[in-house]
Amino acid sequence: MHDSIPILESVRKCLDCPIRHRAVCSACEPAELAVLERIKTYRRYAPGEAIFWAGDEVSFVASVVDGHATISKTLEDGRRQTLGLLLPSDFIGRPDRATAPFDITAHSAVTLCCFRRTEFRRIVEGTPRIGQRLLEMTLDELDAAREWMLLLGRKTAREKVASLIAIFARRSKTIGRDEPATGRLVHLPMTREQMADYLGMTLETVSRQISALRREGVIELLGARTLEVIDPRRLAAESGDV
Amino acid sequence: MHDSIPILESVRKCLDCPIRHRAVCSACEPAELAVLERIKTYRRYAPGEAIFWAGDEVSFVASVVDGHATISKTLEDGRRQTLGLLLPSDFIGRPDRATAPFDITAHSAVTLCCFRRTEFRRIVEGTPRIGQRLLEMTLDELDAAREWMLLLGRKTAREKVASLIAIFARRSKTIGRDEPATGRLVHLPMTREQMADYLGMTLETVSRQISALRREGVIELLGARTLEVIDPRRLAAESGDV
DNA sequence: CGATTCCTTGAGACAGCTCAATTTCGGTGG
DNA sequence: CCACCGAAATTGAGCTGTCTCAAGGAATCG
Repeated sequence: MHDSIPILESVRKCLDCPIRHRAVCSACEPAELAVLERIKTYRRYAPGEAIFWAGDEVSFVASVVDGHATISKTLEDGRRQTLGLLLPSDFIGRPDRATAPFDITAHSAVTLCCFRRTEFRRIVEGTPRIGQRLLEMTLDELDAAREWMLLLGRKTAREKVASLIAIFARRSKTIGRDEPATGRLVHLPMTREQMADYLGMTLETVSRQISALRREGVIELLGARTLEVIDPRRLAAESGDV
Repeated sequence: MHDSIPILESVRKCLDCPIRHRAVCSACEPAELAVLERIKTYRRYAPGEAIFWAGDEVSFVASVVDGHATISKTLEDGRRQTLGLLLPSDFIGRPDRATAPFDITAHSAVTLCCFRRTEFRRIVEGTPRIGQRLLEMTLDELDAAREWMLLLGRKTAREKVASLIAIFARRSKTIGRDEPATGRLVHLPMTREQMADYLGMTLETVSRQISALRREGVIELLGARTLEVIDPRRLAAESGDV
């Protein structure tokens, strides 16, 4: 929300980059990385800061290096829908479009690895690997968006909340950095309001559903933002997925 | 729903193809088209027939040449959500995935221009234009899916129905093939149930909202599947979009 | 022109929303 | 380290938009 100009950080070596193996550049060979390394710039955003607003002219595309952000859109009267999460290695922007279709907001402190849009487009033309990787990532995003459409259009409040908890549980299981292999401890990386925006419901209903899942012994709360999955099978059943 | 094997039609010249300028092959040069022409096959599907089911192994990718189809997913208990429409020139399938994530159903009689998946992938690698066009189309689809997420998650029944009518109205205005430039006559290309599946609501509520818009003088019904937009400005306002 | 599918309308139920009041959490400074 | 403060979360009560169940009417197609 501040008007601060993003700070340019000292540029990091691509070969040491934490998103080296998952980002749009992951299929590049060392020589190709060298090209990117020469022209990339870093930008940093504070938590809550807008990366850009729907309708803005955007001169760059970027990979999320660190932190997380959200894609969202808001109706006139303030109803907001989160349309996607942006985690490290995710790609922001379209090489072929100058106008942002949605709001992008830093959610934690965010670092982006940026390329001038027109320049990036030229590089993609000369480096098919990048285009292929971007296509693959975009197709994954599209599948994920459609999966979410099913949740938004057809799932009940209970199923929505259970689905989201199951997703966080799965993520913390596969990544499991902080927790020492407890396996079932799940950190909720958003407020109830942010969950509501993502699930297409109100924060009160999210809270009530979490409380109900606790009361019924499916989960246990350890503070408002940490929980333990007591009955994973039941949680999966409550999520409504096959 | 039949088990009929899709019929192979006589192969048409790419240069005469009705989707020549919009499909995934639209950026190809004559020499590149010749390669596609040699290996493409046509498949036809009857209205209501499944093109494939979620989870199916799919050996081909395809462009819709004629007719329309829908992408959808259904929960265990039968709740169905339509995730997208497939109109002529739209692309079906992923070069890099053998399993279908969603159901694809022919809605009218459908003709597909098909390529063996692995073969298509090889061609894309040698013909960057195709990959670039596919990326562009996929990014458009992703934007459209996200726009629809806003509708599913946050719009009221009234806004959903008005939005859909507005979309059909816009489409019939720009294409305007059948109607002789009446401008405001809109044909609804789906049943109330199909609209409900697309909008994430019940067919009864769709019907009630259409009746309400008629009663309030926003539209006029000429049969159940044709309507006239009496007050376009009001319709736009009711759709909730900016 | 008969049959089937599609559409409309009504009445009642209920899931999720709104408004409002506490309570708890988590970070910060004394 | 504790007390304090603002933000976040919980919970309640009542309302309302949408769904469910049901019946009748209209359109469409062989």
